[in-house]
Amino acid sequence: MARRATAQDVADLAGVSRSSVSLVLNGRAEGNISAAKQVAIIEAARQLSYRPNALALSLRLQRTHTIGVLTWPGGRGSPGGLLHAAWVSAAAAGYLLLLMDVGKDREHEVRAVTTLLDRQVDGFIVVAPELIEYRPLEAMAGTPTVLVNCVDPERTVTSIAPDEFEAAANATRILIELGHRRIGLLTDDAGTVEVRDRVAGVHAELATAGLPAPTMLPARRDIQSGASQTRQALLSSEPPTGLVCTHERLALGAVLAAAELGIGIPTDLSLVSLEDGEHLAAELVPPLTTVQRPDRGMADEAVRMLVRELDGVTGPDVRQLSFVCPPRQRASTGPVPVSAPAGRP
Amino acid sequence: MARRATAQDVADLAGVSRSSVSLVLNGRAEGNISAAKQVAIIEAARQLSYRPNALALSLRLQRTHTIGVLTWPGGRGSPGGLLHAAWVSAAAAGYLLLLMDVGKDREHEVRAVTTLLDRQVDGFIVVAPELIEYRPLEAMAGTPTVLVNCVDPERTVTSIAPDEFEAAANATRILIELGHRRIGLLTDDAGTVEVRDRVAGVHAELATAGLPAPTMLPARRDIQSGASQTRQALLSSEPPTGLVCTHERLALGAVLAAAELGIGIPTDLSLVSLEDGEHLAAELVPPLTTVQRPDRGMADEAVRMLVRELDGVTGPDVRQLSFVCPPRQRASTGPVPVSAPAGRP
DNA sequence: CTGAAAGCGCTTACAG
DNA sequence: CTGAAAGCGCTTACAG
Repeated sequence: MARRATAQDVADLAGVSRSSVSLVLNGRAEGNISAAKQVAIIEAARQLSYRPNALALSLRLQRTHTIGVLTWPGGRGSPGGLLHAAWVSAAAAGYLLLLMDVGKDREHEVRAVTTLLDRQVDGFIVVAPELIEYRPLEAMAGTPTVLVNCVDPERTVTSIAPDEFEAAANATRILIELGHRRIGLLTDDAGTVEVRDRVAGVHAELATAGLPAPTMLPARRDIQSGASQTRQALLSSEPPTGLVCTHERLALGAVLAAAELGIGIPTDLSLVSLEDGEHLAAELVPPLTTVQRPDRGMADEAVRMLVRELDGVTGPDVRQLSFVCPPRQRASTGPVPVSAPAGRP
Repeated sequence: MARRATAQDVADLAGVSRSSVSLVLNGRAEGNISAAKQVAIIEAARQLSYRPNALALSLRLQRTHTIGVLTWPGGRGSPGGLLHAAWVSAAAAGYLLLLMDVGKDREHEVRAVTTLLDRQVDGFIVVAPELIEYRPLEAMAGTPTVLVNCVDPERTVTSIAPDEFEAAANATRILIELGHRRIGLLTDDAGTVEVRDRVAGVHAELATAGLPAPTMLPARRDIQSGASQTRQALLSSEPPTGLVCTHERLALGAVLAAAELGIGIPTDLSLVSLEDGEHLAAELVPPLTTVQRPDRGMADEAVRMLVRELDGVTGPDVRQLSFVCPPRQRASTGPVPVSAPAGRP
């Protein structure tokens, strides 16, 4: 491993001083360095494959072009897609991500932030696998921060999150417009804001349409639980003709249960799911009609806002951005079956 | 945002020189600094919440304690689990990961490596979402490197990969020992080493047992394709009683197809899948018997080997490590159904 | 037009 | 026992 060439090496080879090398390589040669020397320097740099040491640069310029990312593995919905999107936008803006995979407990988080601060990150992005409330640590206070898929209840920092309420309402509307009246809500039973907003959205949309509240099918966020709740509902005296699922895994469980019972989708049962980054819905049999989470858009915007502040384009302006979740028609929804058992008990 | 305190600030507050601060804070005070000054320094550091600037440290010590990670989003099987495991081990060893999400094409990769080298990473880890052949770039040559879930055909660098052949053989053996004779192989039709090794493993195990080659069900690596291939096989005149699936999504497709057709698992059909980090198999209905990919173990070992070399404990020793994939009995496998149609055409 | 100097924040010999 | 100096690799005023 040949030692990396330094600016000094280039200067020596070109027969000039380090300062000249720096000026030329940074495009500030005009009216400062003679044409001949410029050529010599550029040639020497090329020959030595010179690249500036980013560490030294960061120390000198007091900017690392590094964004510290705080994230944690999801209960299920992993932040994978969001993280990838964030990485792409950051890289495009000349920033790298230093990832800290903090666990559930708060102590690790303090340590992670401290480590990141020691490394002089320019800013923070917090990426949650599912929408939650998140209070930034005190230690982050002096450093520009953007939250993604989580919100600060105190609103002291900028956050970017999907409009879960509207997403759920959109999903519900799809069923309503198709004529469905008996609608089930297969939902994660966790008490997070995410679930709360989604449930509220479904209820609100139904109420607006003058329809009764949905049949609640509370489940743990896993396939089996989704299947068993759906099975039970489908076997009841008055089964739903339309089902809203709050998470992809639950929807998968529902599909499984329907298949077992010989209940056709969408012929006998229409199904809409919210997407949570698991990339299951689009591939299912049949492909599921969903409301999508705009991962790319959210991550893009987060990086854009942060970088804008870091580059001094704007001062700090704290706001709470709500992203719309677009519906995505696929094959799991259709009109209410004429044969639908309409009997009342 | 109060400026971070530097060693100079601590020295000033304690009324000593920067050198003394450094010595005391690095535990080299013995016989060098008087007890009184030690106390003063420690107290001053505490009071100012002093933490050394990692950038300056890295520049001075010529070690960044940073590992550059090259990865890319999987076709399907994401490297998520491997990455998380690697992060945990690295953090435990005092290293941070600088992640580069290189895309499919090689040009981005060169850029990623260059950027990482500019940032003076101490070493590289390459994490592939699925087992492939990977040739390290020339630029990486001088820097310690470990490959995870990929192998260098030239064997110039250490690699850690699952033994896919054995994994597939293990999966097959489970079915054989249960008495299955008509075995199907639902496989990704990609031409990667991963698929090749798995197919070979199944064939070899069957041959060893004196059984005929498996019925091949080639599919694209998605749920739908898995379902349709399985449906077709199940509807054939001589359907398999046991099915080996090379990927979780395919297995999910198979489960879906079986459910549709009213074919019970494991009563009518036994199913074994290889796991690829999607975390679907364990949750399915029924939970699938699988052969697991030892993500934790591989990532651990990769970091351990790399750090050992970086810390100078061992010289560079290049080897190709093959990890065993342990079988995991769950509920999708059982004895051959007595009612199995045994007719020959 | 060009080079010497200062300084980003640290540690490690090296004088005293 | 303690402080001044050198140096990691860079850039940016500042003399000449």
